[in-house]
Amino acid sequence: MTTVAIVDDHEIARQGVRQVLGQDQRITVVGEAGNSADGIRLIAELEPEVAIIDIRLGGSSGIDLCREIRHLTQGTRALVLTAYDDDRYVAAAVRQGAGGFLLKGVSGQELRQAVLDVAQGKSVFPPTNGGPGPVDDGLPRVSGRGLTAREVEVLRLMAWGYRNREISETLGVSLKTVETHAEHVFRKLGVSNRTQAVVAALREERLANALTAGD
Amino acid sequence: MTTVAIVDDHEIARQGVRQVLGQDQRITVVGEAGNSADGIRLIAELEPEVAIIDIRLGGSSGIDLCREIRHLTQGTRALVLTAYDDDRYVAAAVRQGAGGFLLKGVSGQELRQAVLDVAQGKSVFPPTNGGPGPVDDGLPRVSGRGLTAREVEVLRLMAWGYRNREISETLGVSLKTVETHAEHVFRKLGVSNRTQAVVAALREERLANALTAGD
DNA sequence: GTCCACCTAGGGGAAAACCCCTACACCTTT
DNA sequence: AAAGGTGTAGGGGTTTTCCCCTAGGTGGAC
Repeated sequence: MTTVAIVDDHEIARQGVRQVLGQDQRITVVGEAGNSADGIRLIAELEPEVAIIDIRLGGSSGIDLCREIRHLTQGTRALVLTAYDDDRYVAAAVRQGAGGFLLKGVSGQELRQAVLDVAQGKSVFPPTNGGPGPVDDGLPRVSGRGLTAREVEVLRLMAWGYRNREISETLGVSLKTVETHAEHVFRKLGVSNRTQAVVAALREERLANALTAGD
Repeated sequence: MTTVAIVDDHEIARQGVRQVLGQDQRITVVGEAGNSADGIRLIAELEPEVAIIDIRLGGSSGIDLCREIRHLTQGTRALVLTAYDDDRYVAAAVRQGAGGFLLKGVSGQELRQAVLDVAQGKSVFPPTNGGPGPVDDGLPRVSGRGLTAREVEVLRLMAWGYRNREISETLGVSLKTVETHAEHVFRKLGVSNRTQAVVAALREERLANALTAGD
């Protein structure tokens, strides 16, 4: 019997997932949560085999929750289920240790199979997302899943709308150095331009505090 | 007994709605469809009292379906249920004769009540949607002069990290047109690049919702 | 000591963004 | 009819970003 927890801020979505999973006798939904904090408590307590997580959790990010889960329990694997058809999220999810990534447009059958697969240790990343290359190869725990201090600093200044020249003057380094940091940030976040990087960072609340603070 | 049809291209969403509505004895789901064409046939045949319709129906628009419904039957009223918190959708839905507009973030209770209300001829448009004023109040410098509908649209796509070329393809206009809109956005917001514009817009609650609405 | 991550910095080229300009076809309002 | 706002589109230029390289210095880890 595969145990599952559902974390989604939409009651309707939770009900839908619960209903779909209920159609397979091998799957039991042991709990559900509507936000990140409840999700953490739920998963820590019940340690389900699979945690189905929406990327958007009413302000906070399901991606962050993936990371929390990895630090929280041994047995629980995250299955990101979201409406965002975006490779950037796939990349981010993989880096945070997710075991799978599905769009909400999947069929019930696909979802059920994905849950069973993830519970067995398989990784589920449909070819429509990410493709075979960058997603499921060595990345998981090898390379830097986080940004370095300097990279975060550059990203924060990006989020203020600074251009690279201004960032370099602020930090007292050369333009080329900032460009290098920026490249690394983009690559680590799985994005292709600074606006995506800033939005991704804001969404993951990595920069939310820095932005609202009087810095 | 209130009869309901569900039109949504996501099976999971349909299951969720079905489940939520099933908790009220006064409501019966008489059918569901995964696309616009099936939805039309379904509604023409069964003439449910309420048709719950997602705005995005895999290519076609739920708004169009609202119009079809009005021409198709007498008794059926449309209840638009979507993740897009966008005044333009509300306005479009109203114009096409929808009886209600709800975000997918609503509680099951709210959804059930909305279905019953719409079936009784009431209109359900929560105050969180349809409020006046575009990107108008909230921040001191950013607001003031309002953006046009098209400019907001461009800004929203910017906030998704789209480049101008991608925006032009999405909107079906030329690159030059997008550049023009972008210039106007920057000038109106008092910023000098797209990252500043996006960050400023994100701090306006309205656009933040549009951004995170992804279903 | 060696390895590795990090910060630094540059070369170079392609692409994109930025910012001025004009222009015209629609609208609605006056 | 005239005026103003909006959406469309192009010309033409500068600036900035993006993305591929290489590479030296440092400090911690094995």
